[in-house]
Amino acid sequence: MSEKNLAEEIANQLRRDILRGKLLPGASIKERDNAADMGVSRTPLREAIRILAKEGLIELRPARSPIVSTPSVRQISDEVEVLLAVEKLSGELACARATEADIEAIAEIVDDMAARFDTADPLDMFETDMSFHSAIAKAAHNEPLAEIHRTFLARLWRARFLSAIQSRNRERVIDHHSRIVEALRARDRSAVRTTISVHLDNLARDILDVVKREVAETSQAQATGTK
Amino acid sequence: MSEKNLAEEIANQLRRDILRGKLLPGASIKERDNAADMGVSRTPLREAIRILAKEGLIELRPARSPIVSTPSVRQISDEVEVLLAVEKLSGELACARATEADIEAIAEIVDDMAARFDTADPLDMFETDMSFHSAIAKAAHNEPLAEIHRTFLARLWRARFLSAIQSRNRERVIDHHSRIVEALRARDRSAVRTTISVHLDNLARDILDVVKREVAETSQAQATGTK
DNA sequence: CAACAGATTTCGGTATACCAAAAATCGGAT
DNA sequence: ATCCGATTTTTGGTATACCGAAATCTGTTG
Repeated sequence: MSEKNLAEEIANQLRRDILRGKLLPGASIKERDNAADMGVSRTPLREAIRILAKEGLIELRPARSPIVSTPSVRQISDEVEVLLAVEKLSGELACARATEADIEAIAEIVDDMAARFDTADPLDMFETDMSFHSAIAKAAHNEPLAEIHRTFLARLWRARFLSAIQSRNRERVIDHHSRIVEALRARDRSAVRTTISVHLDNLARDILDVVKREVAETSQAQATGTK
Repeated sequence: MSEKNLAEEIANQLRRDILRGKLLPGASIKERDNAADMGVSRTPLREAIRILAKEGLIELRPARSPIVSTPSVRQISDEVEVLLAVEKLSGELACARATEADIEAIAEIVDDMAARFDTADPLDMFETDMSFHSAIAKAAHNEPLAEIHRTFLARLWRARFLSAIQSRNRERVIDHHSRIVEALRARDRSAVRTTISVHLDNLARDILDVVKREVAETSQAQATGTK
């Protein structure tokens, strides 16, 4: 990876641990302990924590250890709403600004995904899916917008992952992706907006289903445990 | 102000200095010097710098002093594009979610602005204008979205300010604001989107005009100075 | 046994000290 | 006088030390 400063490297490490589920929501990140574990001092670790806090992956609490965010259904729903809007806008902008190479790169991702349809394991498939969406954000050629996209993709990573590995709508996903690429090739703004909307509305529903179920299970487990 | 931790307080102070033009674009923020000036140590100042960097007001350079951002026209144009989309979305969401109190608060701001039309000084007027837009973002009841709105409002603060104090379109602004409130009261999504679009498209044009002019003047001044 | 108060520990906030890399400066050689 | 290189200085990055507030533990008391 080879980042320039320690803090970012630590942030990357922690981010991965959070996204991969190694650090579960609610886990506390103590400055001293984690710094000792990773063999660095508190200063850069502290900085890394702030970075992730700004990204929304960690929650800062006054006079308490920071914890891995435990987003409510409402929060996730809000975040999905933003992500959806960002991707729609990206798609529209991409119609006007994407280079041919940009679009070909996107198309290639879809082809790749389709080709590996039955062989690929869910995690591979998932990462390819993510890269498809990132590629669209990139093709809009608006850096601040792409930055927002990255942030919200990260915040929703876990939820999307949980959703992706269990919903078996892979055909539908590939079909949607193909339609989006088609619309991009035609540089048809309204078609892009529509196809992306359809795709993401489905995604939003799946994500919220999974999250709601998880919340229900958690509170049930707590109830049994308490009793 | 009374914030909880020093770093945020420092960040607020620096942010004000930047937005008010006390620290001009390109000015360097040295950790040691500024820390000494403000009577604090480097640690919290450093943290404050990172906060402002994430907000886009300061640029971090590897192995160099951070400097106050000197956004290119392109960057500003990209940011305006994002702000525009965020406000449109906020307006639409507000139609569905704003409480009556939210809408009344917005309407009050417009009335206030209209009442002080000829007396108020430009800076007051400007801040009222900003609060109008913030109120809409708030009325959408989507915290992550509001956060983005705050960030981009801050990034564009200086440019908007420069634009506001010289363009004498106050009547037009108040008219636009009134129409937006009207649409919100009717909870008419498409009307809100349209009215906000019209308003912000004008704003975007004004801002870009001012920025382009500033860039032109700067490079001209440099040319004369160099000779 | 419960409850409260004081002692102790834990932990984040802040200050300071040290280091390495990069920039600027200055002196000598051409 | 100029250009190149060594040295000094500047500056951000990192480590560590200290502090105070808050949480937790504990012993005593009603």
